[in-house]
Amino acid sequence: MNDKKNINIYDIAKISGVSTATVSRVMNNSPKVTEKTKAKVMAAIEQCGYTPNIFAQGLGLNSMHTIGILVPSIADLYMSNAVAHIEDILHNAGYDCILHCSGYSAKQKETHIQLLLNKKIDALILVGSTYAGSEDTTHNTDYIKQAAKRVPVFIINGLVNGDNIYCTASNDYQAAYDVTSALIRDGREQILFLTDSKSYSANQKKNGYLDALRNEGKTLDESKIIHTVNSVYTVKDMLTENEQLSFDSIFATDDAMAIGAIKYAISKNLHMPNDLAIVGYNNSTLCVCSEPELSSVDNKIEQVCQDTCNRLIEILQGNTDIPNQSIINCSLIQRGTTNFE
Amino acid sequence: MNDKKNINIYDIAKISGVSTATVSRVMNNSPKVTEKTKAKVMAAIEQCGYTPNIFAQGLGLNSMHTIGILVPSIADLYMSNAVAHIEDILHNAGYDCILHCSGYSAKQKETHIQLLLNKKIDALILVGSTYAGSEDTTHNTDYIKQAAKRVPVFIINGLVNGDNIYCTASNDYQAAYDVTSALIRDGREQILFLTDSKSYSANQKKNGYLDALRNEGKTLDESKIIHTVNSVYTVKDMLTENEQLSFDSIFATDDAMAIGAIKYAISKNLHMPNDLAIVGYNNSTLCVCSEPELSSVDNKIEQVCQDTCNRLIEILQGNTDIPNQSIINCSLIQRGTTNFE
DNA sequence: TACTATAATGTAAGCGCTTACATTTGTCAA
DNA sequence: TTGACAAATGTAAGCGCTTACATTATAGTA
Repeated sequence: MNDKKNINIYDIAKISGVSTATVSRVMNNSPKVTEKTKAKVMAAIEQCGYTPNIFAQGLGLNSMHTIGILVPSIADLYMSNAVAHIEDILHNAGYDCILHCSGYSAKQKETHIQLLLNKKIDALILVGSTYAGSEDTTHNTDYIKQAAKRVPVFIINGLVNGDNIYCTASNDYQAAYDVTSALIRDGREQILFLTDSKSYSANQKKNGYLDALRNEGKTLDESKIIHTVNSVYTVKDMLTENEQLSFDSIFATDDAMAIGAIKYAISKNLHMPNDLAIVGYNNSTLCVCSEPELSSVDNKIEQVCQDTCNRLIEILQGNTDIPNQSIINCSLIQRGTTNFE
Repeated sequence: MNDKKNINIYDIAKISGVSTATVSRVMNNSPKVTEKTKAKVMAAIEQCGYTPNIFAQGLGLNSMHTIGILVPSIADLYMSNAVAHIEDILHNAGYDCILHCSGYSAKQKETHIQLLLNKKIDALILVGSTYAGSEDTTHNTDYIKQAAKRVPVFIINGLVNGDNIYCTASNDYQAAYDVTSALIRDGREQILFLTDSKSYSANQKKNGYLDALRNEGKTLDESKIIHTVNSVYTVKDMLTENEQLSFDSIFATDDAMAIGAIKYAISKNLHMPNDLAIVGYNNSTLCVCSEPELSSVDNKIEQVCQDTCNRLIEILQGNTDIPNQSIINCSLIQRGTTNFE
């Protein structure tokens, strides 16, 4: 199989009648090569269809122009979108991406980061769901800090303080605050808050929700905060079965949950947005599938990815004065399930 | 940055008092090492946190246990799901995945395949949208055959004949045939066929649709075949604007298009499935977002991926008698937009 | 005990590139 | 024409592994 001898730099050197060093210089666009010899070498390269052996290259340079990307799950709509953007941007900048899907636990992430580091990646991008916040005392980010000793680490929608760690996040706190305020000013008294995880983002959203209630002088009712699974039917069933629950609006931290709420409303003949206002999160394709369509927070995934990649590229180019944190503001896209001014 | 000297196999050899060959053997679980020396070496490895340099390893082996995956777009629901499964399966089998998103053109794919090959991948997986069929005369698959000379190529939902090329596809012809037949037996006279691409799968679906019409003795009306974009609103608008179009059922080759059809029906106050039956394709999350929910063909993405990976692993293990083609049957998931027996 | 057969370990040659340093070639001024 | 200096090119030493082959230790047998 692999016994067919690939042509190497020595072959090219011999054919074009120069040394391997010169061939190498041509390959790497070194300025110190005559146009004439360069042409000779190029001709030989063309003729043989030569491509340098990446391993040998890496052995010398100890870098492969490769970025590791770790996501909990690529099947998740938000993350697949993020990866699509990241891959595109980085590829255009001359980097390759190695993708790993780890699952959500810190343990799994740690393992995968190790694997990624073994691949001699030049930088590491962690997408989403970095646990944080005082509630989660068991959480530790040591493995991330450890990784940052080897390569710069970029976290999307998470927050870890440390050397060589760069975070970019959508401003989920502000978005949640604004949505909640808007609901209150719209006259809503009982806002159900549906959340599906303890990720950094989820936490930010919850804090925004709580602070808005507080600042608008509302009393906080813990029973209005519901932890559930990010699935249409789980939410619909949950709402149907919990008859004692009372609410005039629902703010869900993901569109799928919000769609579940819409289906519940339809089944109960509740009119939206009058009887029930609903706001989702992520502004995904799902939003336009229902009738009425779902109002949702656009969390600017593309901008977040762009920002992350920009900084990554800068840093890999040696630029050192890059801020460690960056925040992108979101915006609410109103559709049929709300009716704010 | 990279000047921190990594510990290497020589260090471990020295510390544990053996030769590098023995260390290497321990690393690779060679059977011919005494438990005692193995323990010594392992201790040194643990102590130093040694991990082998992947480049040096690759240089010797000319393999990196890495599989290249090429998808046109990871933002596509179907493809991100496929990648999720593939990544999971292959990772459990000890392989790493390099992901490239190429876009849909053959030109782009060719470029990306080249890049992937340069990375010394052990095999290449191409997901979807391989053009095929007599209509597309400009199509050529030479670049795929070329790639197959270097590594085994696995195509998901595409068909290319050639040495070292292995195809796995869902049986889209049969599924489309069955759906169309079912619609006819359900009493539908005018079945609109919505399609968004000229991919191999799309072509299979169309053929299934056409053959079913033919076999059920229906006359074929070319105007019922509509090429459009896979977007909810494009389809809804298209249907709304084309008032001369007449139909009593719609078969869309992707769920998003079918959802567009549902929205059109709702806007026209058409009752589903009585006034209008609708069938989508892919059985994606979108199906349960609408009301009524969308009947859709489950094209068994997980099985297709599993089958592909199984064969890939077999082949990389040296097994040679692997069939070149494999087909997975689909099944229709009925929901609110159809009412077949 | 001496001699084999075998298992365990060691030696050293590659793998194909990059690059510091050495050498050669070319240019220009005196 | 020669010498000085710069530019272009060449030489060869790594980079850290794997593995064929050589060597040594171990066990088994007569």
